[in-house]
Amino acid sequence: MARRDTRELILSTSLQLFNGYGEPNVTTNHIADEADISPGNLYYHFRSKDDIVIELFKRFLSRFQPLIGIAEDSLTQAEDLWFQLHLSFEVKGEFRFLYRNLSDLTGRIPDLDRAMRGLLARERLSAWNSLNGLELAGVLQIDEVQKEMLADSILLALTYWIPFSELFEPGGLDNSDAQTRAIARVLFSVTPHFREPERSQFNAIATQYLSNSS
Amino acid sequence: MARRDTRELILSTSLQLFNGYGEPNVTTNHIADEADISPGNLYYHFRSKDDIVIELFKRFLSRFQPLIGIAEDSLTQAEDLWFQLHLSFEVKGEFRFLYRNLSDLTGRIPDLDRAMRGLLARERLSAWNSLNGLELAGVLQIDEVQKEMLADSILLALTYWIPFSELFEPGGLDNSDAQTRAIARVLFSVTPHFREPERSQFNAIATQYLSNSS
DNA sequence: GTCTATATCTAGATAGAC
DNA sequence: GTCTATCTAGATATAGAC
Repeated sequence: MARRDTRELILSTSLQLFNGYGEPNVTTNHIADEADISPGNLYYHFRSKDDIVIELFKRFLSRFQPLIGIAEDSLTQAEDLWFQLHLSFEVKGEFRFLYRNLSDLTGRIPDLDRAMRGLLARERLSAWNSLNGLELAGVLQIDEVQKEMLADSILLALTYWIPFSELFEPGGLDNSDAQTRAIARVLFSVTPHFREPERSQFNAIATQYLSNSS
Repeated sequence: MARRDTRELILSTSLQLFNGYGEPNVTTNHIADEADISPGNLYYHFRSKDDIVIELFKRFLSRFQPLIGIAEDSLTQAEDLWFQLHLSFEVKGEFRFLYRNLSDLTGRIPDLDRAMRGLLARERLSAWNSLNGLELAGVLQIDEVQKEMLADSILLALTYWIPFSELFEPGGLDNSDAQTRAIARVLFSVTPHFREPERSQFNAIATQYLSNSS
């Protein structure tokens, strides 16, 4: 098999196993076994298990990064925000093992720690930009202190809703209803700060999405 | 040393190390070493490492459980809610290793999984009861769907704010300013649903707490 | 109750033949 | 590039003397 193919096979197999069983519970032998290659071969393509994790994180970054860049030109449309959140959850779901063991992975792998801190900072900025855009558009009424805190709350939700949901339902946000509800909860944390009539409009839209899904 | 003393020493040493380095990174040998006893002695007092975790969880439960019971008789006073949240964060902080590796611990230890699920369910009910009390008192204006979602959001925050804060500042909520801000963010997710004048009053109180701390 | 010594197992990782 | 065989380290846990 070509060099590149086996490498890709190892990566996709690892991702699947990590997501399914949690990264700490998946050994390099499991990966090799599942990919139908030898343990030695795996270590021909990757220096270490952490190397696989890092490469998967890079793949995640290249998919996720574009999604939080667009927020700069303020998203004032409810549908746009909804759509952006939906894409974000989708991509994070594909790499959910990263969020399930966030503390341990960053504690163990310095490179990942730096990269993840940077990502979280940019994601927070993206959330703040969205709030700011809504404020400038006159839709959002909120003081500076609360805007900062709301940005933190949103970041917390975006970071931990996947493992949180997995505590209750196995598979977590694979269930697309659960995902829709997760997004709705994020949006409903913002709409109370809207002035009328946008508040009611926005709530109505969110409620409609909700009823369509369940 | 008396049987009971050594057992307690193992528990307190374990708790300290688990909180400091994360449970997966602390071995039974580390614990024995730090407690100045032999590894064999540790296993005289505990069947397994998981047994230590379970016992620590029981201690946590006995401290935490009373805090979420009192919410039944509706807490309509801002100061009461603030105080209750403060106590909750305090106790969780003392056992923060449980929340740092929640998924892995529950995935590995069935007894803990059951107990933690039950606890989360009761904690959510407690949050819901508080919201309901505020609604019955006429302070909170919110529809049923949003009330359910808000309860979920609060539970998420109460569950993950400790590991979340540790991502940014080592020690996390040991820093009491960070803890105060975390509580403020939870409260600020509720106050937007208040009617006036309670909304302004409540926000003013929270803002005052904030400025006193930082 | 506590120790030392050790068994057992499993993980990540390497060596060298093909 | 891939395999088989193996090394090494470190973790949980046990045995048996004191």
